[in-house]
Amino acid sequence: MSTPPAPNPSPAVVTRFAPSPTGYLHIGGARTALFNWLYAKARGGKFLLRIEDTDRERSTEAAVQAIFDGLNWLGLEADETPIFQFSRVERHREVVEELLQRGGAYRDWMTPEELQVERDAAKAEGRRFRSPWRDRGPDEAMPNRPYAVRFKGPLEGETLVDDLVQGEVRWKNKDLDDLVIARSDGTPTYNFAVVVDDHDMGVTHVIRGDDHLNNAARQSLIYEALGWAKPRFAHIPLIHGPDGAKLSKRHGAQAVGDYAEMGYLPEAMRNYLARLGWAHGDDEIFSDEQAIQWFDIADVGRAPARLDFDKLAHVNGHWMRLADDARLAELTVQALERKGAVADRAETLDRLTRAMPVLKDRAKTLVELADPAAAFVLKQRPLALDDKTLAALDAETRARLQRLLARLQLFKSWDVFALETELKAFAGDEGVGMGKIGPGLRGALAGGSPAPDLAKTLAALGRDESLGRLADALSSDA
RNA sequence: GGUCCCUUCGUCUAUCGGUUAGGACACCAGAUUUUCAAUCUGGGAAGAGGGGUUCGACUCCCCUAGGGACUGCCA
Repeated sequence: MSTPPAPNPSPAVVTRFAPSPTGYLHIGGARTALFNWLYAKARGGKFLLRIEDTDRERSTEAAVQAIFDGLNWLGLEADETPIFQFSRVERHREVVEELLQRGGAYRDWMTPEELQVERDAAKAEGRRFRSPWRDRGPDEAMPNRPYAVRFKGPLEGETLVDDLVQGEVRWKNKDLDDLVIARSDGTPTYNFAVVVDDHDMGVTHVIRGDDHLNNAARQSLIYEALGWAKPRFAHIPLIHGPDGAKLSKRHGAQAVGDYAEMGYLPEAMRNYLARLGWAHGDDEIFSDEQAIQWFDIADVGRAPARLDFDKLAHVNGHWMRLADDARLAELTVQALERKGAVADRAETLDRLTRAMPVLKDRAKTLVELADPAAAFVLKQRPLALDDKTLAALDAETRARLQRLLARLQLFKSWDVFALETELKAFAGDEGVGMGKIGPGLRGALAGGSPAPDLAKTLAALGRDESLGRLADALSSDA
């Protein structure tokens, strides 16, 4: 028998993110963590982290670190020290005993072979598998032989999960199996440990992937058998790849670390990920503060969303333009360093910082910023001039640029606006259009690399470097 | 096979019975132009199919089709 979830006795919201440390932090998991974090913040509650490491075979130290690193990068910090599930096995065993005593569970001595046979038979008959030990008396127990403990679920009635995202979902209890809650080695299984831990941690809202929706029914039954108040459940859809299939290796980037490496900013990832499957009217670009103010788990959609890298890049571009120049310069140096493209760190940082106001409008990711956008800034004098530039630098143009050089050497204010005015004035004095000046000057300053408007390029390079490059080009052989 | 979930432009979504079905990304065109971007303006683009309910369905119900999850002594 199931009753609707009891109203929460405690008004304070407690959410948790509970990944198992068997690999990197998946981008889908990151979004789950984000929703938990947002909901907790939105309600003035707490966001907790629990590492589900009860599978000793597959859990690794490196994976634990990857989860911490990923969440840290994303800026999703837990409000309390993370809990390792395995450290709570004693407590889990204790609750298993309690459930056994309450008659809510039973010992099962089936061998793997027997299990296989029974399960196949049940499947063939279209019914749920039930262990024969469910109905055997204590006199049939097999002392000195290891046993698993199974939950003794009701055979009749139905279980209702009033999900915050999926709505009311019902199961007939006869369709729910008696899941193993303790393995024959005494360790607890996931579905049981989760219930005990969520209860003990005071979790009020379980927000997780909808691959757990079926588990919610079984967990719900366990809560009832234990006489515990249930949390509210919210099962959010999984993220799919651009082709609509479940995110997998062939889609490439799955780990949040991949996104950091691709040059996305954490604030952009939060914005994009929040918007994936959730909306607040027509708002597309929003700050953390706005997201927290607007977020409600009930507004999350029920259909799986596909990852769209174009849109991610667009959102990232917005946040790059808003980001601090020194920070972007530092991150760009790091991106360059990963490619082994930094000789003099201090100088590179210095050049990038000065050019950043101009550069950041031109790139959508840090990687783009590092490579095409900033390439002209990082070149060393004297620049190698490409054929196109050489062709533009005919005798007439050289003479003209020589006059420009002389004029700029006397020019005081080296900011974009003033430089732009000065260039136009020069063109006017020369009695020619910018078309007669641009190509040669651009080539001299950028050496054939793509670069911004001329005034911006001059500003980005700085006075000394600009004049030096121009002088270099004019003294080069034709 | 069984149980459960999902289905609005190519993509992310708004709409919560009455709208010319809105926005964003992407795309196309134009503007700008000294390169490449960026930016601005405009444009094309959607309710899976079939039944109901209703004066009126994208919105509610049913069926079908198509996706997906689970069906472990994994989590």
